[in-house]
Amino acid sequence: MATAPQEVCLTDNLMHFMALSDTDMHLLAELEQTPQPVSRGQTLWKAEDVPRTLYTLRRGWAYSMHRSESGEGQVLDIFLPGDLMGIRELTLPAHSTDVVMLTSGVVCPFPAERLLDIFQHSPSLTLAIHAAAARQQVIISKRLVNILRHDARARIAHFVLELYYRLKRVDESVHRDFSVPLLQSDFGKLLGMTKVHVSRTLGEMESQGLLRKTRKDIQILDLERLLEISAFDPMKLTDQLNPTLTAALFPSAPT
Amino acid sequence: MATAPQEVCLTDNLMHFMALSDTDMHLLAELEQTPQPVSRGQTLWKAEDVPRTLYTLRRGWAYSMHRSESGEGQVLDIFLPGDLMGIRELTLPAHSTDVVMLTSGVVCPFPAERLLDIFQHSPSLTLAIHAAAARQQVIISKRLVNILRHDARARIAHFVLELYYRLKRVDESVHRDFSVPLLQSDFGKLLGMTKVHVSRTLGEMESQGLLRKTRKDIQILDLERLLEISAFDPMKLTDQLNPTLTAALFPSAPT
DNA sequence: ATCGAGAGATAACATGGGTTATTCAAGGTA
DNA sequence: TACCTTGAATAACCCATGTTATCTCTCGAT
Repeated sequence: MATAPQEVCLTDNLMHFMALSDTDMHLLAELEQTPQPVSRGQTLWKAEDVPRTLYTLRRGWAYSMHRSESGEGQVLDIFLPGDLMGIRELTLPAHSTDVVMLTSGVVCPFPAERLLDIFQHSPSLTLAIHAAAARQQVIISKRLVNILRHDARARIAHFVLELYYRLKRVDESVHRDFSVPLLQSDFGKLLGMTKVHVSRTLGEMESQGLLRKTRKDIQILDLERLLEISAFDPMKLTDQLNPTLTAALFPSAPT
Repeated sequence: MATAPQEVCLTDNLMHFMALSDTDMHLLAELEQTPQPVSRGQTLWKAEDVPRTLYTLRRGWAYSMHRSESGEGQVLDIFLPGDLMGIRELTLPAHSTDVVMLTSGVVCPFPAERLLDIFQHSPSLTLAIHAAAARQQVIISKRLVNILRHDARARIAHFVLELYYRLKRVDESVHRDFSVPLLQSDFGKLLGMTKVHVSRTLGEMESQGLLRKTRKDIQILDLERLLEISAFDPMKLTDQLNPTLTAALFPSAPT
């Protein structure tokens, strides 16, 4: 077990799928000039707020949740270190979810207008940010497809693999036993089932030798079978940019 | 009944939430220079294809669907006239869904690199395109939240309202009785239920005076109650741009 | 008109997951 | 240490939805 959660910045994230020029790195670094510690449970924004500030998440986990009048809420996003938070709602007149820290951590807030500067000064960085936003959407779309077609066990398998591969992407040291600050009830809010059924299903999955979730972490016991029952697509490919665009962006560079 | 589906172009769509300069309109018009008729059932792209071409949909409906080895597929997007198709996967190395015409119609294909030109020449249009992409994602996120928390009846209510408001946005003439080229099985693939249960539930909803779906169209019988049971958010607000950004973009203009 | 294929309706039955309640375990606090 | 709060496990029961199988209707093709 034991992941060493060193800090991850947005640059680390974007560099995964795109080469950045020095100018671009400099522009990005400006966004992350004001790291700010945040505590577990702290709210970064609430539904109905006008989006004014974007955040990069350097350390810790956060989630976004849609709260319904009828009491309970549904979780939409899980944000991990390196993620850019708020890009989806940047152009909307109001947020529709609350965003709350799941752990203590460090975020870098910056004003939304700053992105307009980037749009003006760097087409390649514009593309990189669009690519980051698209990848967040892909995660949600895959979760939707997964939920549309699978039962409780496969939903959990899929989501655990989502976390595993996303974490490994930004932190090579992540092991098959990794720390996860999510409760069973959070799983329920993410996957559309009650916490009672999450508990039942986790028990079943452990007895089947698939995975083990404790209060603080998750152990993947049988990666092969989890991939199989969830039909998870490891999306290694997602870490590459569309080659057509690469060619257009860097006409001189080799493919 | 009787909607008169005149053609809708991307400009009509983007203008809904953002003022466009003459230069911007000119750039957009260039994208739509090559209208091309397409027939019902025609495939625009398939999963695994490398994204090279984007399409604007000027007339007709299309859908994107994730096909699983195990036979059936799940529908992710419904595209309506005025929509930009392919923006989500623009930066990805491969498509993950098929896109197929639900009706005959007209599309305007243009090469993906063309968007890079736009990123270079017009920050405001860049923002508009980002806004359009974000709005498509909002639609999917709302559908996910809806599916996470609601039963079959509310899922159908929510989806019908989604269609109703999206259609009305681009075509004022849309009435509470509007044409919908979707089968009951399509509803199932969109909402995560079997066509048998869709049929049962539609029957129930008709007998409750909520709505009536025939082979070709849908009649909304009780808008109020549909809004209530689905907790649908009419997202009129979505047609406005974030005022913070508007102020930054057009510092001289009045709010 | 006739025919056939695909869409929708319906019914009987099976089951996954929701509901409610209770007990148990763990961690934080005085 | 003892206490208290919160999360997890478990059980009994019930209902919404899935499954399978006909049957009927509509519409397009000949």
